[in-house]
Amino acid sequence: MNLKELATKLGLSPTTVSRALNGYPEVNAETRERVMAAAHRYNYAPNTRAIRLATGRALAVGHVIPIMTKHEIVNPVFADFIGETYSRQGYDMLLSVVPDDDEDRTYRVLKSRGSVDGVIVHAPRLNDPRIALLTEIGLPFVVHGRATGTTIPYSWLDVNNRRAFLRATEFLLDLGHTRIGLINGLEFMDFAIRRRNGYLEALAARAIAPDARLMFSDEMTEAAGFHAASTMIALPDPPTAFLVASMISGMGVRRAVEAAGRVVGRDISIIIHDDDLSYLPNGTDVPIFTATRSSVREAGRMVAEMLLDLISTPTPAPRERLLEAELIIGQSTGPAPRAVQ
Amino acid sequence: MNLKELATKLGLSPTTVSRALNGYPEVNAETRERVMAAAHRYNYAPNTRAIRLATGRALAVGHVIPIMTKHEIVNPVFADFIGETYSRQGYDMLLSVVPDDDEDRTYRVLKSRGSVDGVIVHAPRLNDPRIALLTEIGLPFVVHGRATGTTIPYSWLDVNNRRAFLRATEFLLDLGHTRIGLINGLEFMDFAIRRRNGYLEALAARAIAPDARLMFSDEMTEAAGFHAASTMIALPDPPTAFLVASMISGMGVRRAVEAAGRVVGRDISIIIHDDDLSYLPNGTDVPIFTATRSSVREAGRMVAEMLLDLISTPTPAPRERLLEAELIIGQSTGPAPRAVQ
DNA sequence: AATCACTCCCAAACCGCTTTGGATTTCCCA
DNA sequence: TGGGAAATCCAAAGCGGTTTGGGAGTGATT
Repeated sequence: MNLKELATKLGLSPTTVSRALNGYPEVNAETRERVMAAAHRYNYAPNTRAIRLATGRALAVGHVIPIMTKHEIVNPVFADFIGETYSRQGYDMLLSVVPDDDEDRTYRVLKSRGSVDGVIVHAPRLNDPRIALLTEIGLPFVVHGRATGTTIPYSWLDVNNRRAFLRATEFLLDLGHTRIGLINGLEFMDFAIRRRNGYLEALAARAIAPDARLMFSDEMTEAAGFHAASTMIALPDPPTAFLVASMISGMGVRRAVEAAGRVVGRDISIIIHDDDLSYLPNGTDVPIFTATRSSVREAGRMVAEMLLDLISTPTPAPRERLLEAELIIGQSTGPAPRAVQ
Repeated sequence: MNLKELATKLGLSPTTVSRALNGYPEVNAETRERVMAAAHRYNYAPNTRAIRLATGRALAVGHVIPIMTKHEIVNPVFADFIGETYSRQGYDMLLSVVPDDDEDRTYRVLKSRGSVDGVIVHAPRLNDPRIALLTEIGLPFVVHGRATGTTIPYSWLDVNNRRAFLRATEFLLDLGHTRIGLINGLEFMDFAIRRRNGYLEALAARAIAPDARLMFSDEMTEAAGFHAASTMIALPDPPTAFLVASMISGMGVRRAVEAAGRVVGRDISIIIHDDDLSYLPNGTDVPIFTATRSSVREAGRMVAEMLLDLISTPTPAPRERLLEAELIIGQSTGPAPRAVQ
């Protein structure tokens, strides 16, 4: 059943039926009722392909998931990212996974084929070239995160990663820890840079000199967390606490602590960053790890709304939004052990 | 730059240009060259919206990620699922996350609006109603997994979960373990049912009676794994080995073992199922966990190909494909301890 | 009664491509 | 040398909606 058939059945022109269904004012209320009823009765659903062509809009937003050619790891956070925000407004969500050396082409094609009305930029890096590119080709976008080093204005939503790790470090310092290991994500990722800055800032505020041997940067996997923590624990002057970039790394860190015969939360404290992913909950009742927490799900909803807003506004001014992370106390932290101190 | 403009610039009709670009035979080789060159030079990319409308194809496949209203957990495996299979053939990948009580409508709308040419069915359940629905509305689909209880023929690709867990159980039995705890996923999920069957079959073959207290079924989270393992370890006659549904649950199980002051691989063995997700590698050089392994990435690629094949074939016969899991020996298993035996 | 402003509806153009049904030219062979 | 096949190309008709530019009817205003 298409528009024309429905119109014929109603004895109306396609024009009127289209207007009736789309809420235009120049149609009699009574007629509109009739049309609506018939549409419902015949189970009429407009063909999206036709709408897209006629309106020149794609009614879709793209999520381009970069995959680092060097580190073949897919960032899975977007799995929780997809809400009903899009579908509620009639938008589709398009996914493409692209090697980072081919991003340029991907975005250009997305634009010139008219596949999407806008994109979400995931996993921004230091001086991320995508921001200039997208601005240049005129494809609306919102960055989930920020890109240090970029000068052009752009829309973004980010967690205050610096302050989150600043607070976490302060919390550990307050507990008496002075040797705190940082097990960070890859430090060409923007969030990782900011987290390190927060960590360093907190140390500096207490006049504690940073120790390069206590700062690791790697993929956020269990094995990498294990390796980093094991290495640091083996130092002559090992840390009494770890600040860890993710839930999964944190599990590796815990394994390292236990493998060394130490007890988490008593001998060695751990704070992780928790994205509050649905499939990776930090405990059910009481948190397993003390954590800086910020819901990716929430952020995803907001970013999606920002983008749709940007797309529908004729002259979009960049929108910016900084979320604060909570500091959640769990079972993995405690006062610095006397003996070590 | 669109087709018409390009045609004008070349002094040709849109018809010819279209045919030249799409490889139709009724165009002079020389002309084709010229057209190709010009298309490249002017950076021409055909408007997908127009193609879709003209051809009546959506050039897109849908992935509907069910979200259980009772358990709000998004299955993140599809993150690794998305390959270049689609883009190579000019297809887009559409994602929708849908509460399971609204699936019916979602698929119907997908069909009637013509948003997709086919769908991948994720996370099939016992007697999954989606298979009958999709067959009825005539939307091509391939199931990633299988749905026990369904009688109509349909296309699927699955891992031999039964045999994987059968072999894993046998392996533990061979090591002398006789009390083996099963920490399974939710048992309305098809794969979980099959895994339990494999486990039971192996026990039966050695005339070991299953013990209900050694069989848990829950969400595959760290906390659930921890809880299940802790409970079993506290039994008067605790298991000496665990068979665990996932990497993440496995981490919870390990935490439980260590919290009980036992050593993994010496006092208590653990075998997990490893989907070989890029963001959740089971160690780097040597596997952390002994595991039944089967790459979701690989499976995803194959399922995608099956679906595209199904879409392009006029009279599709159901395709079926069963993959075997490898049994990977890692550091988490060892002979059953004498004392307990 | 003529003018004007609304209200409500429609015909037709358009979005940018594919595809059908020729038309024209060239080639080959009887 | 004429006629049919083959090779090339084109005009025009869709695909299924939206949107522009009226047109007819109704009431109120002058």
